[in-house]
Amino acid sequence: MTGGDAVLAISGGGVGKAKGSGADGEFEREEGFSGRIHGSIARTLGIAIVSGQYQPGDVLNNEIDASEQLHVSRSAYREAIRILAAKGLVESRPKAGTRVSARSRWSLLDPEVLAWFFEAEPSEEFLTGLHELRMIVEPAAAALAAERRDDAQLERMRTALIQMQQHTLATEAGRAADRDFHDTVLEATSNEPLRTLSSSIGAAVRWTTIFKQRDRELARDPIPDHWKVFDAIAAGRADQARQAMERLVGLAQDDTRAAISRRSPSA
Amino acid sequence: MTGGDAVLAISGGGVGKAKGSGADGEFEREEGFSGRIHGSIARTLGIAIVSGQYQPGDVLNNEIDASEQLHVSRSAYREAIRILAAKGLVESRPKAGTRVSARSRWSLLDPEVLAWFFEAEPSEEFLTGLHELRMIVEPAAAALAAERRDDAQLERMRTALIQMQQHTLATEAGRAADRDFHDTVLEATSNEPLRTLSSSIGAAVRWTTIFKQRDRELARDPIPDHWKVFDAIAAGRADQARQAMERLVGLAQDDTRAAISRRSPSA
DNA sequence: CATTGGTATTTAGTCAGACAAATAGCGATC
DNA sequence: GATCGCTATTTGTCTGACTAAATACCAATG
Repeated sequence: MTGGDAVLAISGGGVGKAKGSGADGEFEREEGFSGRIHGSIARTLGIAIVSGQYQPGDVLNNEIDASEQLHVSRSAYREAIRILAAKGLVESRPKAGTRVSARSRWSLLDPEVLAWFFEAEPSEEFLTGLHELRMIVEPAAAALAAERRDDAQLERMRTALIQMQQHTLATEAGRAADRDFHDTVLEATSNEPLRTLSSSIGAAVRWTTIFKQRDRELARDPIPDHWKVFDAIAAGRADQARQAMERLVGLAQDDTRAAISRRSPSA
Repeated sequence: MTGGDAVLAISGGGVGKAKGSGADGEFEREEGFSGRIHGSIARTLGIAIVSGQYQPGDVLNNEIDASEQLHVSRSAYREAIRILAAKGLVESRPKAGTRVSARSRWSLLDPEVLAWFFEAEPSEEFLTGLHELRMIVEPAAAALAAERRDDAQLERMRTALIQMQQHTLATEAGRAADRDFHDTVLEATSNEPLRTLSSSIGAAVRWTTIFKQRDRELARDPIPDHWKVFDAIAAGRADQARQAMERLVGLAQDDTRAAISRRSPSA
């Protein structure tokens, strides 16, 4: 390797600054590489953006410098930028350069963006927002699922719950079953736009259980509540399903909140 | 081996012969948008995919042929593919080619994907799904907004409604004000993930009004209902805001449904 | 005959360097 | 002080070559 090189400096947010400034970072493309170069570059930059390392409005280095510093070709770098642009994280225009977009333009519910968010530990605020979304969407989805589910979906939910209580949430298999249950509920709404939210819901579910695992004291057995949701959906009782899911998600929300405030007892 | 037929998608001898059929069919790129080539290619292919012209599982022509047929360089075509892949519409692997992903992977709530959906007239089913999502999200958002809105947001809602009744929904300015109102409600929830849904909500709003405009008989003045939502939010009455929004969205849903069934009196 | 292993082929992936187009910013002009 | 036009910078596009990975094929093997 050619000696340590300053990488990924961004020019000042303000204008008129010449390049200057030895802003520097250290870059290594080792961990979590995703095979294709454009993918891993997108991931690296994406994480840097959502973690706040680059702020909205910041201008990235021009393509030639950036690709050089990352030791990749300009075309690979450009494809990475196209990926980020497609997810609303950056915008590029000739002469103006590529700049980080306003947060309101980010596709926060995109699976990859979400994964990048969770790469670094997500902020409490973000987690709260995700849980609120869950609290809004899932009970309504359960109600719709009660009216529309077919037998196959019902069967999938049942086996998911059985798997879940066999493996418990301490194992990855158990957590996968948990996510599978919630995902199937979404699917059973027969509403495609709604189902798109499964990745976001899944992320919230995953982090709920992670917090719970960290903080065993809070561990409350969620299996019975899951079965109540299932029973209501199986019986076709929309309102009952809504309420059961409301309770289920509400308890998860409480647990997560408690775990968070215990970790950082602020405010 | 499921579904044996490997379909070659892009023009040439296959399915869509919308464009010039000859190998050298010179067709000019659609005008009026997206000066960047990779953007317009992504849009063209994206529309072809979401409109069902290419089915999930279909394999696109290889990059060399495809880029030749579109009269663009391979790099431009590849950047377009990266965009589509970022939105979950396609997946590409060496030797296997680039194929259309399963619908469940599509980012249906992505603003661009949504726009592509609406480029061709969207299916009734899809529209229904979007409205259901609206019915789930917006009342809850209104309730949160009632508790969290700040004065500036309130002011923005007020001016939006004033603009709306000045210009009426017959003008683009009026419709923009309508969308602005709903968007500000989302923003006032102080929930970033929730706000991300504004593009989807906005799309549903836009099409509701479009249908209404087509079918003047159904025209029902939505302004008073909007003011009721506003008043509840201004007063900080969460439950009242939820109910008012519920009614507002419900009426819009009814109108759209009526207009649709009038257009295509099926079922 | 089935299985295995290597090899050819196909395709996306990556790279390099050149040129074109667009525009932000600045200086000249009125 | 406002407007206009120039220019330097940056992204956008193109070309053509090479690399790497995944599949299909075929031959050798048990």
